Amino acid sequence: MTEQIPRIIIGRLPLYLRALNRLKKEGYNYASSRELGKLLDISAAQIRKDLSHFGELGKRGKGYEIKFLISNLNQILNTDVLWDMIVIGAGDLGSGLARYKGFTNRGFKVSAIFDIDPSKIGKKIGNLVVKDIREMCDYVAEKNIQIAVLAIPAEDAQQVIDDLVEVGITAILNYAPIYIKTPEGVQIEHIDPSVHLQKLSYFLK
Amino acid sequence: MTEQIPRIIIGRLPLYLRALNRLKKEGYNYASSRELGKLLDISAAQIRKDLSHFGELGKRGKGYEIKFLISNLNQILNTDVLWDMIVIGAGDLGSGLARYKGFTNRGFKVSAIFDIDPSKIGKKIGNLVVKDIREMCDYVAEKNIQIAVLAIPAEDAQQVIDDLVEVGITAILNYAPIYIKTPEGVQIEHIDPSVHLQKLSYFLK
DNA sequence: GTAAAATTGTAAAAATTATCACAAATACTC
DNA sequence: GAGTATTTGTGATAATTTTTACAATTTTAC
Repeated sequence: MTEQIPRIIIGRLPLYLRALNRLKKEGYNYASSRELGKLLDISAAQIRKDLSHFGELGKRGKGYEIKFLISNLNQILNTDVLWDMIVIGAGDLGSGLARYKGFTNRGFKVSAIFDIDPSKIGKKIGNLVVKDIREMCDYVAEKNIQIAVLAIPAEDAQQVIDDLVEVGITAILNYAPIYIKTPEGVQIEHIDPSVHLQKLSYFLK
Repeated sequence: MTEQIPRIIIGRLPLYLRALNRLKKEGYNYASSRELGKLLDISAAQIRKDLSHFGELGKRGKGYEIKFLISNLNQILNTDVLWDMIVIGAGDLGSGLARYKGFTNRGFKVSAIFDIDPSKIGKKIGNLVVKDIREMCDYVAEKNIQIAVLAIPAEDAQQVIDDLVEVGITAILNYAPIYIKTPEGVQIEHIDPSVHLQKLSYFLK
């Protein structure tokens, strides 16, 4: 695996994984690229080609053994361990993320949530207590946290990111509706529902 | 505009719009493709090429007049009007979306929220009251709603979508962690935070 | 008013991504 | 156990997307 895998391929692996886990739950043991493709609206050839970057994971004439492929994809994506994350911002979105049950079986766990607002600090959310954002940097450094989820207003995002990167954060999921600069080696993904809606509204009327 | 614009270009337009609105708010009147590109980490040439699909929107030697370009992008994306949307699911995520302040200045408005859980129906969220999901189809048909946001468990998603499409929904923002089939002409966008996190965790360690 | 600087719009080239098509291997049928 | 059907893995090909490079145009400086 010395070759550099294109990001666009990495981006599809979680979708494969999600579909495979569903099939496993439904009791299947094998899945062919054609079946997977149908489930995901992705061509069978593309799935095969994507997976081929990581070795010969399938079985000719039969397909892919689901458990085996899940295990491989989890190793590739580093989700065979549970990553501690912090959430910044305890508004509706941050609170929702902190309570969200869907992370743990995908490899992630919200380990702390921070806010700047004194009226929110100390409040209980699920089984977490909102911490003062001034404790954030120490927490990250001490606990060696690598992933941060940003659920704060756009205007505060860049400063918080700069602080987080300085104390060791290397992966950021950003819900603030703004593009944020990160140094090389720090990965960032953006989620902005309005952006998705605008992609949709283009096709309306 | 008879040519078919690639979806990947449409997907960047909301980002341009977001950046332009920010610049406008900061008091700027003109933006060059180079400046915009720096703000978005997109090459200046790509921005120019993307925009050129919709006419000659810039001014040589000067750049793009921000107000003019914003107005054009809003027309292209159909966000020069306010679209009524419905949210399905009044859990943490659905509630958060219903209360979210960031939609209206992007062209969208949550007009109703539905749930199947009797303990949630009737509850007040922001200035909305959670409606019974059995009223959903009538509501969509009556009010001519075109956009639905899905914030329900994966296992219920396909059925709800099928129902919604039948009564006229043509655009779906799906938060359920599952791929959903929609008939031709019905657009769908997916948001699954775990998928984004897994893209990030690939680069960790 | 002229020259230099800036910036767009866009053909052409390069790079990237997706599909095709088929040999190789395995599974299934009778 | 032979013959047919399936399915992978992958070179070759096709399609799409991005970048390059520059003429055309406008702005700015003096």
